[in-house]
Amino acid sequence: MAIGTVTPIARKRARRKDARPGELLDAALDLFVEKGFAATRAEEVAHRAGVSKGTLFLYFTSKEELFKAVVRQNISGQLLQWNAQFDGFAGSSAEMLRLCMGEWWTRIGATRAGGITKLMLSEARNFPELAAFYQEEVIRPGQQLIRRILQRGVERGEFAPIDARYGSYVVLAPMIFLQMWQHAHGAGQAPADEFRLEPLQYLEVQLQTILHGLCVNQRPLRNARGQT
Amino acid sequence: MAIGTVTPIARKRARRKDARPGELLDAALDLFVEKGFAATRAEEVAHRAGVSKGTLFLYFTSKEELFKAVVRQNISGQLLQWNAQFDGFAGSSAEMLRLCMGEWWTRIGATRAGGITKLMLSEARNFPELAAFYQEEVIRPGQQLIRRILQRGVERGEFAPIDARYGSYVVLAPMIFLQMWQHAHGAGQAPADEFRLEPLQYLEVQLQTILHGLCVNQRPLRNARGQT
DNA sequence: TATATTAATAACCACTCAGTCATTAAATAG
DNA sequence: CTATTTAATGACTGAGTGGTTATTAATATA
Repeated sequence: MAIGTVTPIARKRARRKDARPGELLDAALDLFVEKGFAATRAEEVAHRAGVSKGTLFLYFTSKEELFKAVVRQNISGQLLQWNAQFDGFAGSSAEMLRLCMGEWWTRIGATRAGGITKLMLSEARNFPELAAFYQEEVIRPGQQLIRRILQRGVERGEFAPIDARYGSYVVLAPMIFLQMWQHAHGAGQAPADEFRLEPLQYLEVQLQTILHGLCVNQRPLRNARGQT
Repeated sequence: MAIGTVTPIARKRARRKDARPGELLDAALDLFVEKGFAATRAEEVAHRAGVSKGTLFLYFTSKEELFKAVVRQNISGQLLQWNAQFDGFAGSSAEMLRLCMGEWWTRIGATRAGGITKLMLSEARNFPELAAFYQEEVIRPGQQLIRRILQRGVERGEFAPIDARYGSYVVLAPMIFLQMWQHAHGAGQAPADEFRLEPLQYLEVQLQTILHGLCVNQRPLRNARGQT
């Protein structure tokens, strides 16, 4: 309040039209992943991006539009890279499956964008339009890749025949569960040590079981897999 | 508004102290599963139960307490029955695992209460107290049961040794994923046929893979499972 | 019928939050 | 230096929402 208390270091009301949208999307991604769509307050997004709430609505017409922009920016390109890796793969199908899960984890699961999977499943009912978009854009290609690997394994005699419709979920379910589990526990309170997962160890155990099963005795010769 | 417009059929302000809590819990379960915890309004629960909002808070001190009561009524008891079924079980551990998954589905997964699993994973971060309650009340006993079955199988030589910490997730993950998937798609819009799951077929494929794995060739003799 | 008890209500309170708009000031042009 | 443009602001609105309480009326009792 004294005369001359100016802070020339951090200027207020800086005008940076070009940088604002990106910074707002960045802040919004963090908060949406952390708290979900409904629980994220527009003012908090703005504050984290260093602007006022009014500025947020200057660049995005509504909270829903902000959310769509976040999804578009962060999800679309990732799957393409992931998918392209397998076009010329020469190893065994078991190795292919391992690579699939490992690369998915490092490229998507472990990044900030990974939380969007949980967000979409959690709030799909409230945003059916976004849910449909996500399913087309993300889930379907991912499932397609897994189906390709399984089919390749069966054709090469490495895998036993498996139900075409439900087989892909054998791989999908553990991966999506990991995303849910990781992002279900807030950063604020650490979950009980008992429930904490080390992603790579978790994925390793899942992969080994998917490949070889729990049972010691050999696979029954009759086809016990539920083919229809 | 005319004189004498009495409706003696449905009495207003009926005093039914005994029936109210159950009816409120019933309405709350439906709405929590349908819309989530945060999005469910106390007044809507009351209205569906045929009382005013004030009456709701006459029987439950807060929305959170209402939710806890819903969980206790619909899940905790079921888990005990579920768990108790295995005390004198005499069959193979593979059959035990099948029974475990099947009974879990019919007792919990397929009931209205099944949606609570998805609700908790979705909103755990925003309601840490409820998350802790649910983890103690539901997740821990469920995981305990699965661990018991796996340990029994290993001790009897039916299952290969498996990581004690991560092994239970091999069974847990597909079951919880099924809950998420089922309840992610709103009743309003049917999901694409491609993504619809027939629960029993899904569980059958998962179980077969968990038991026997994908691979045709026999389990490697070295211990390939990630034990530490 | 008169009185006491208490289940049930509806108005009310304190508070949250998406979205608006008149005002302010940073940049730029003349 | 002055005028113009427009990026940025923050007070404000209006629609909610969890929870409270004074009042009402259904039932029991005598």
